[in-house]
Amino acid sequence: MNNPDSQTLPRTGRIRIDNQARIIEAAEMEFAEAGYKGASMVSIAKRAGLPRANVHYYFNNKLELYNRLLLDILQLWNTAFSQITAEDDPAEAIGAYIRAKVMYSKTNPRASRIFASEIIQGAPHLSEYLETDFRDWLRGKSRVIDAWAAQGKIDPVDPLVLIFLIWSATQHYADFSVQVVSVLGDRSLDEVDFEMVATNLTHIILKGCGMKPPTDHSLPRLAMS
Amino acid sequence: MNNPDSQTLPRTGRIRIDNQARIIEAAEMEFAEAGYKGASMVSIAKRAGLPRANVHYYFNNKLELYNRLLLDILQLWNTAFSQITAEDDPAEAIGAYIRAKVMYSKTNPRASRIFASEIIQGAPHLSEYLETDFRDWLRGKSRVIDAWAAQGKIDPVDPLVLIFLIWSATQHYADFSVQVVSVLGDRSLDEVDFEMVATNLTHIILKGCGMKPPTDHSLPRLAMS
DNA sequence: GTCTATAGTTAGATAGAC
DNA sequence: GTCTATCTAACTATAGAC
Repeated sequence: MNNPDSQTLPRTGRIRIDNQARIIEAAEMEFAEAGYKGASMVSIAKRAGLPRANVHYYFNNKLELYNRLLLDILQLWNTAFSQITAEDDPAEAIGAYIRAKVMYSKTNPRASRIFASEIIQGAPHLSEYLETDFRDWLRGKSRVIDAWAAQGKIDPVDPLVLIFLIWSATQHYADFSVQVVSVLGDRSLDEVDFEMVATNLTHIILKGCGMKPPTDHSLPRLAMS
Repeated sequence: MNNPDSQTLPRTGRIRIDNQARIIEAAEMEFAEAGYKGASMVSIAKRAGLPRANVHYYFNNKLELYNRLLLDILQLWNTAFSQITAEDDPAEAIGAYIRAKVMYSKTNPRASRIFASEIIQGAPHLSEYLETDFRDWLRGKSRVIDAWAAQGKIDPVDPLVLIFLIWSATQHYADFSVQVVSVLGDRSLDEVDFEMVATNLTHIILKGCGMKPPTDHSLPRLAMS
């Protein structure tokens, strides 16, 4: 049974990795749909197609599983967005950031919803993160925006309001997608829609902060069925 | 006991109205903090300072109580925002709307969070509303914005993106207030902060859509402690 | 209209056979 | 590593005395 030829992947851990991945995906769906308290381990096990006991075998308890998910989301968030510095051209940097955030909403809607639920419900499992890394990151970016304003490259808008504006407007298409979809006539959002959203948001936000938007007319629009 | 002088308010219903109000307020807190599934009737009763059975006496079950809350929120939403028509000046109308939405976030943060949780979790209790009244309202306002664009009063931005931008950016200060507060150094948002947010958002959004913002320099800013 | 007691259900978690 | 059986706790809801 220890013959290394008997399996392509190492025996020890292959099933483990596989099952853990299934559980994590199932948990992502469940926590996104119900929040932490509302989520049930039974339901996660069902979604993963595994007996409940197996879920407890891989993740000791509900909180551990949830924390693992939050950690994954924060790590993804940290790597997904390029660093912005005062030397960058603001229109380019902010435009790229808006586009990246919109595409994150397209690609990782459940991660966005889990994070949103956690914050809405008072962030009981993220208070440490909010008071440290998050705060530092946000204050650092605020200084960059202030520097741009001091150089006259953008209007002297409050940096926090601008950052929160970009976040909320882009995350909206993940967190509130049900609302968006319902007004479009129940067709789901596709690649073109997200491009369209990114273009329109970039126009409004860049121009609104005194920068030149990439497109000044013939903006694309969402099609309502 | 039927002497009308014995009580200022009518006997029948006074306790009822009083208790119902306490339960509704308690439920608002609980549902905002835990979402529908995560909320517990036990916890609501504790918050209201009443035995659990009394909560069931006034509201037969959890779903009924929740639906009552959603209805209240929608009614408040419908009456809280003035009607906007194509004849209005867009800068004035949109500016007033942004300000009203920001102040709604200040005054009714829990209502906003309950609504947000419901949508994030797939709006299982609001699907009918989303497909009827909500959709009609949004399509009507889209036509107003289109009319303004056709008259050259604003840039031809996608109306849905603009409306969602206003909603998400303003609701952010209710739904994600924990996040905002944490970066400000754990001081809570006051009247001045909300005014500041409204002013900055109005500047960016009006200017971003090609209108003249009320203030073009010396924008106020959030103070970080 | 109030409140105790409790029925009935479901949840989280674990023991132990396989 | 898997899975049945089971324990304990929490929750929704109701019955019935006051």
